[in-house]
Amino acid sequence: MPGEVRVRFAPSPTGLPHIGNIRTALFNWLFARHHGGKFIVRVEDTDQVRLVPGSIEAMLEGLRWLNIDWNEGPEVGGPYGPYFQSERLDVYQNLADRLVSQGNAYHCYCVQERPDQATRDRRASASADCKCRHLTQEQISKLKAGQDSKVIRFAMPEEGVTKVNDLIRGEVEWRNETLNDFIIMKSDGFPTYHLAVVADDNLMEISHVMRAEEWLPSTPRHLQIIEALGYEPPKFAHLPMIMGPDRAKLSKRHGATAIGEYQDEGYLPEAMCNFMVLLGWSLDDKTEIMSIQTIIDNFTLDRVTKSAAIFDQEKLLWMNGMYIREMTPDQLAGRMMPFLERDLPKDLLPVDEEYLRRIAPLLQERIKRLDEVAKQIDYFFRADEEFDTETLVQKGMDRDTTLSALKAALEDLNATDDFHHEKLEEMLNVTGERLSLSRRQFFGVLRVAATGRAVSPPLFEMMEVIGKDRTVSRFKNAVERFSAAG
RNA sequence: GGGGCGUUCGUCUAGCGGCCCAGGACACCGCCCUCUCAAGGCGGAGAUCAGGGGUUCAAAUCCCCUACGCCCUACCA
Repeated sequence: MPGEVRVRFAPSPTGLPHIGNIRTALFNWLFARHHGGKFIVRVEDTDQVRLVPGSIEAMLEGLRWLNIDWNEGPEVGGPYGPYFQSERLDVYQNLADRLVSQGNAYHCYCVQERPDQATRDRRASASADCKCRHLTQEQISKLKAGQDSKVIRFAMPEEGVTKVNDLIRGEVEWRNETLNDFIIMKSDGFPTYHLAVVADDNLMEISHVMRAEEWLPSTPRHLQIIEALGYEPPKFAHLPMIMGPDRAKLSKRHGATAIGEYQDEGYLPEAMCNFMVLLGWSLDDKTEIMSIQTIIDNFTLDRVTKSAAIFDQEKLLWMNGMYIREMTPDQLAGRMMPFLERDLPKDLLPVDEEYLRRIAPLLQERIKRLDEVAKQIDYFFRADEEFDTETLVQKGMDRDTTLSALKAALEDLNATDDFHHEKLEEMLNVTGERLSLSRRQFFGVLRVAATGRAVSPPLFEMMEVIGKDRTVSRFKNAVERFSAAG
């Protein structure tokens, strides 16, 4: 189907998937969905040395969590497979041989160390390193006999320019003389990225190559291979990079960077997508919270930024809070459950779903991450028997007034069976006034008695949820312990 | 050293020649609401649009130069 949009996300299994990788995947996916095209995942496992077991699983898990689905790739297969480059070695070998026979590539017999920065700085010209390009037939035969390890280099044109019309950056061009003869086949029989990416993008009929900006400098190499092979070049779009707060490329030392950490910390996938898309793309001059459908509908490359963005964890947190508040209490309860099962003391499990649904609204506007729930929710399940009873005494009160306040409240609570929060408030308000205590003082005492804490959700709504039995027994306990302590 | 990309409030961004002595959002500060904490509402502070030259009646927006940042310059992707 000519003209069909086919984009790919091509991760290398060299570590845990981080925000940068995933953001690239997101943009590709959004682009595909916007155009009704295909989103393909292809695993670029051509570096056997850096391969980290489990990274692909983590990557796919991250995509699944964010609801980024792929039309072709690992697990789902597809007509252009295999989607692992390590299973396509013959393809690259044939192409490399073809390039050699065409004169676009040559065997190199040099033994070279990886040049460090100082070496690179001293280097006079890009292709001064290797002389094998101009070897005679005779020299080649001799070297071949004496050596089994060799690589294949691409023979870059020594003059002319290579241009690309990047969909985000516009016309960019390089003088070919500034580009060196890079390696396309390694001595272990695996291709380098440059050959493999060009081969597969062509074979898989990729229409748009959308990748991070760090790839822009190698685009002329890819274009040269494409030309040598007689391929039709895809469109290119180089996405802005994501940096840490210190403006350096995002890495582990910036704290949480792996997508899985965000899942574990209780970020919502919807919030995560919304936030990540705003790193380099915007809808207009004001809209920030958007449904994924709205994003898909409006996702065009002309709204992608050119400059790198710094990952701002504070804003992500804010956005996550917004998403939490937008949920219905039932949805929230459902989302909280796995975190409670993970973090709550085992003797509090299993959590009653119905009870949790009644608790959820009280926590909803007080948390920004799902993993905060376990720390805040314990007093809904059991009384804190250890709290310091001195915290019962509010500002401007003494032990006597505190004790009588407690006793009066206990009496009230004992006497009623109507635990609707409006009724409780009405009743205790009267009692507080009778005792000449401000609401702040009186309710402050009651809060500590009910929860053992100075901070909690609204008092009466909480009592309603906790219920009469638990509330009354906590007040009894508070009275006893406070009296004893005195 | 060479090559490339980028540069609007601390941060994410809007802006594609006049609507901008620059708009929104996060964070920050203040006020309001209020039983605590939040949430919410209102308001404030914060950007000589990196700097300098042009072009134009008019420039954050177009052109040139400089500075700075970042990326590439690996048998890593």
